[in-house]
Amino acid sequence: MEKNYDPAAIEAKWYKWWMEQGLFHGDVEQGGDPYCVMIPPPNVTGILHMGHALNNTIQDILVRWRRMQGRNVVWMPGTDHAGIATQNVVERQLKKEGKTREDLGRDAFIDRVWHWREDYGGTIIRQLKRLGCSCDWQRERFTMDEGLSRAVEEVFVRLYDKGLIYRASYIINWCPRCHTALSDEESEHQPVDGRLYYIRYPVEGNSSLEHITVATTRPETMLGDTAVAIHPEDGRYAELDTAVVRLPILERPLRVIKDTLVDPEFGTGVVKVTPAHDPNDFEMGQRHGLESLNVMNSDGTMNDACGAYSGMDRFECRKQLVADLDKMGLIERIDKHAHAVGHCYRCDTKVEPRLSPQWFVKMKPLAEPAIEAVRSGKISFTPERWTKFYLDWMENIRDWCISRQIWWGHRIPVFTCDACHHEWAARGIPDICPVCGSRNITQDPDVLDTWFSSWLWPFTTFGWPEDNRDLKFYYPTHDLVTASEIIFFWVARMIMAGYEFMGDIPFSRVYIHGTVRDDRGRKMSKSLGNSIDPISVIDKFSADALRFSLMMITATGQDVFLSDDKFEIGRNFATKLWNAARFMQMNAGGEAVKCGVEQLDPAALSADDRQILRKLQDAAHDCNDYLEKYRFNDAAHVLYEFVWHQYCDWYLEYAKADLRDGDDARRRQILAVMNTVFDSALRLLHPMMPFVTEELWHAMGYGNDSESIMAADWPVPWDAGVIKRFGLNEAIAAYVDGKHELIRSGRMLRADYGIEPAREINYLIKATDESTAVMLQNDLVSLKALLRAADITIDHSLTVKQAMPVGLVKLGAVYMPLEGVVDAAAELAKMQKQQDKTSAELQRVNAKLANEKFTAKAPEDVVERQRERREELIVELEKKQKIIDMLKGRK
RNA sequence: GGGCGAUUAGCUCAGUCGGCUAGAGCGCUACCUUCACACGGUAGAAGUCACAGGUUCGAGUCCUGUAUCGCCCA
Repeated sequence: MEKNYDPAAIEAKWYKWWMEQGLFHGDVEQGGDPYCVMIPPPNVTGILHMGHALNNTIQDILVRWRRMQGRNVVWMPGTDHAGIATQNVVERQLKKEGKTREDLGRDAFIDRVWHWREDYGGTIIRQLKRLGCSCDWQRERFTMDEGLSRAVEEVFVRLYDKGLIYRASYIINWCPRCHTALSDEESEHQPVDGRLYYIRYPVEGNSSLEHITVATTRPETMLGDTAVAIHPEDGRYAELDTAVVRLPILERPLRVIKDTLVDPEFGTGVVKVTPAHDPNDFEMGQRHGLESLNVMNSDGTMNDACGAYSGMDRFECRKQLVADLDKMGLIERIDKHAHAVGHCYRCDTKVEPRLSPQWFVKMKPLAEPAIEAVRSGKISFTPERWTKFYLDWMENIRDWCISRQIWWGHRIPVFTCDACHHEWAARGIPDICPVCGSRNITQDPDVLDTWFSSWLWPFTTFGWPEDNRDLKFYYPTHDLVTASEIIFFWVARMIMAGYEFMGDIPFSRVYIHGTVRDDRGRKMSKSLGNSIDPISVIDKFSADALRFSLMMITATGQDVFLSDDKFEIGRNFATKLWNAARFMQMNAGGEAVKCGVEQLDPAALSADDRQILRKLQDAAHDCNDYLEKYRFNDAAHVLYEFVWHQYCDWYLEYAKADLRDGDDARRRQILAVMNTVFDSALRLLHPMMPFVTEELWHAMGYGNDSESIMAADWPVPWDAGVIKRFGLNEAIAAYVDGKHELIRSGRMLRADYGIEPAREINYLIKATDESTAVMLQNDLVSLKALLRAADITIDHSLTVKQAMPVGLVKLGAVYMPLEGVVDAAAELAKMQKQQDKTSAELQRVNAKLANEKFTAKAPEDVVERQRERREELIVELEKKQKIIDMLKGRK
């Protein structure tokens, strides 16, 4: 093995090999117990960011783990066509050529998008491969594929015929830059430091008021006002009942209406009503029969209804209009006002509420079974708190605006007969009107929201509406892994679609992970320039390092705060593994690797051998248990602790003496233990660190050349019979842990007295009892090595008469008999301090046990533990007292 | 305005059913180029568990309130 681990070459090598071996593919033919995960299809224009890295690492861990457990696994990959985003990208490209999409025409433009997709659309897929994702790439799907497109059409027609899709004029979120409607979910509310403008509207008629003041955050919309409104119980404006209010500048008379929607506490209690540009105003307009006056063009400029302001951009108009009103003395005041404004989730432009005819899906009937599925526990969320979040949204669900005024996407399959005006939804392109037979028919120009295809992803990717074996076998899928932002967009809608079209849930478990943030807690974004590119992390640290580091620092469902140096955790750990493997190879003496239970001889196992095997069982159990609970960081911590601190720090260090000085039988046995443990550790780590584990598994010879660790068995704790036969019990683990404490204590004495690390000294150990002394005597060789001792005397009846540095541990007392070095006063002070601490604790324990309420009410095992603790403390105090007496006597 | 989450070592975070003598990684201090590894080893220092009440034999953990920060929805 090379001295240094070179991840770049190794990672590329194994990924290619896994693909060639077809190890990612799952098939009905293989039979068994299916396990299926649907990738949240990334946007085809997308490039991998840390959110994707986290999301897909988690999925890959689940999928690799289940595969090793022997499940028949499919991880379905693919991308969505991202209607608005992709169209934006291609339009920008055209703009550079001085062209617009209208110049090309619809068909040529769509061709152009397909070409763009051919050339650039695979970026994120390639990046997922660098991450190590074991997706079933043979099955890769795209939402604009022929099959998925046919499914979208089918779904639309079914919902249309059921009356669940309708067209209506409503206030929708309009993006003036993307030139299209957006669903409520696509309009992201962001806090804006805005202004609240108090504007005077002149009052005419028999009122004593000259004017009333309305407060608004969007003064430019006043050009479309058709009324002012007050709360019906607001007595302050009674005089307005018989008055006429006149709109400044345009001089339009406005009705005064009374509506409970008005908040008397906000502003002046009088609001302007613009039914065509505000959802609340629209509602009031409907109730009071107001005219809806649209004052903007689709690009956010003011339209012809705006007099002198026609043609101005909405924000320019705002400025000019306020200046003009001010000159006329109609601005009462302008307050600072922080409020939330919708922004386009694709281009961040301020969304304009706009009255416009669009297609909607009626959601209430679809939501009912989807609510029930989660209530009844057929689908569960992890962490559990998202259940409520989901249910709240579902119970107050609003209709879904699905039409988009763009060209790239699934065109709405609604046709109108020019002759008889019959309207219908059709599969394929009809030739004639089914009512009058006319050939003059027109298709709706709009396309569907991209999510209208994504919500079908769990079954259309398996070929729905065709009935097939894959669909039957793998559906419903199992785990869905995503971020909370996507619950409304996607998760909820998939559940609804699952019931509507498959009659069953699409997945049984939804795991919601946190958001990746920078080290100051801000979301990573291009505009802030604070994103960390996962690919550059892979280049610098390796994919394994990226994956493992993310798992180490990401608590279940909590947000992750990242900075570049965090990835050192995974890199250092991979290096540690690499070096542990090198160490074993160097000591193997070229012998064939032997590992597994059958290589171990119960009679030849030392205490340390049995302890590390015992800890391996615990690690395997805990790791599996945590994965079952989606506690990835706990699983990572268990493996990190086991490999680094148990195996490398203690076991390999212990093994050195035997490897050097032991006879052949002992050497073979210790190598068998090391390999058994390391092989299992690699397999346990494989889901998190697929590359380095595969490399080392081969380098160590744990599998033959044609085998992959990917397909190796997932380690499970050995059965009770084996555990018993090898004596892998708590007592042995406790003894070795105690020995570690003793060694640390001995080393501490060296450090306290500044003994150079290389200097070999003597120790005296007074063991707690005879059997401990015997066990320690058996471990003398390694004890000497680990303490760098020339000689160690072990005796349970030892009496020390001379003052010397001492450490007290569970297994006994460790003395460092060095001529002339002891500082008796310092030793005494040290002992006294420890003594005080111990007796203080004993007092606490005694107080607890003296408390009758405690002994009566606390569970028996808790009380028992306190009793044991008391006994321990008493013994400890006695030991310390003896040493103190001895130190005092010698002073 | 409504909802959710967070507040634990200098930093980033764990702490599951209330039993804790509160842990990890990084950083820090001292020593060490020792024959797997300086991306390392050995030893060490470091905490009013945000605050105030309450429940309980017992609270980092449960309840109420307050403060600060963040997110989602209006």
